[in-house]
Amino acid sequence: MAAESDEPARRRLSRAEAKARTRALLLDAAARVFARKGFTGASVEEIAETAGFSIGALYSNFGGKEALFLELLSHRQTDRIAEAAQTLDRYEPGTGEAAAELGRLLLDVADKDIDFAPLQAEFWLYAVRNPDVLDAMAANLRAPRQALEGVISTSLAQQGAPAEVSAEAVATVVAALFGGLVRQRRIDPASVPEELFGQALKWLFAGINAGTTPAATESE
Amino acid sequence: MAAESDEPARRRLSRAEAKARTRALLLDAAARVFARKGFTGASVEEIAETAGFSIGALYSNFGGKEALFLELLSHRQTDRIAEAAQTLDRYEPGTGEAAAELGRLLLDVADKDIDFAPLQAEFWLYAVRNPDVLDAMAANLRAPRQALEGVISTSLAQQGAPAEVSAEAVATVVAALFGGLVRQRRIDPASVPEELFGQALKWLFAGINAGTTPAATESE
DNA sequence: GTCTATATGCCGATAGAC
DNA sequence: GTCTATCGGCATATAGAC
Repeated sequence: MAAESDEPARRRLSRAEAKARTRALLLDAAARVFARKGFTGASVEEIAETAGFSIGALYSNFGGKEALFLELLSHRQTDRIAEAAQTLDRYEPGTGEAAAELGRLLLDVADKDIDFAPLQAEFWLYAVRNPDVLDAMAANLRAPRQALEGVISTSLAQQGAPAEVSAEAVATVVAALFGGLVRQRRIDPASVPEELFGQALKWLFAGINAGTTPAATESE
Repeated sequence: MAAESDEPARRRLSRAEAKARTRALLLDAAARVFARKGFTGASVEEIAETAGFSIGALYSNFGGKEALFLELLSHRQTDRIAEAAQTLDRYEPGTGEAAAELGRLLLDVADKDIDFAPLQAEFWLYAVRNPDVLDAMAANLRAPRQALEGVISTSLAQQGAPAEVSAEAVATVVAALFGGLVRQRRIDPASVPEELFGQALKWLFAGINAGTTPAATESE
């Protein structure tokens, strides 16, 4: 009673802050449960319990299971690709330092953040099966991809790469390779050693700078 | 009655052949439904109906939904990676012909065989979530990967690549890139043009042959 | 705003007819 | 060997107490 009327927005939590906290906890729990059980396999009961709330609280804060999932898909695309972009920005692509850092990042995503890749796969499957959200998914992937494109673009210029090499194309290749290697490492870790991602990027950038194209007939 | 006792195994279908045909039809239907609805989302009723049979026929031929799925996961891994290996075997990697053929293959898998990538994603998710089948999944991926490794190995030797370049590593990179690009194309087709896969392989092989490594300090 | 209790529907699996 | 009918269980979503 005492701390109710004289402290308008601080002192413990305001009602709005409490609600925001509940929402955040539910979103965290949802991310974990969706990653572990899949969208269809996850139950709202387990999500609510994991967050420490009841089913009623979930429905009070979100429209339902699908709304919760779509909120994650749209606003929780932290995408570790952005981290790769930052790493490539700090170190020069094609160097040993960048390769070592990217290897660390790959292991981090594949081995430590065990919910990341499965949740991403769930997002992808949902988008492929529901054309309505396909655009949202594409938009979410575009942001980190452009960050990657930016650092690659300046790097290509510095290294004197042929002008017709598109930074967007290289960024797409790097991102696809990253995702593919993360997934392969989850299935067969021995086949994807720590250095592989960095090594592949060394090859890639060396090949780009090696000339317009190895078969110099007139391919493009 | 007439065609029963005097034609032991031909004339229409024998009982064993009929059963084999039912199994095959159920497996085909299961692959489609699992790809479109996911493992949890798919119902045995829809699978049976898609195949043109009843729920009872499904249970008579398979242990249940999970057994059906695991049979697909283990024996239906046609894996288009093997096709990529064949293509690289016919044409020289790094050439324009190989690049064109691989571009065609990528579009074929991504655009035409619309159930392939989602089903593969379902397999991957199931394996990641069920450690018991993780080994089976790894084994299935290993076969086509080794086919790819074989053609890459001879190709590297012909092109005079540094001896310390591991064909297994290159094969893993190629396979991961292929899978990653297929997925990206399903989300944002414009970002993955037909030539991209072949172009990336040209860069990759050019980089491998460019020397031990661009940063020739003493990285490996 | 959060909880408990419940209504309604669907799914996997089985039993028994043919 | 295949089909129809059904049982038991669990999930989503809601209604009403606090």
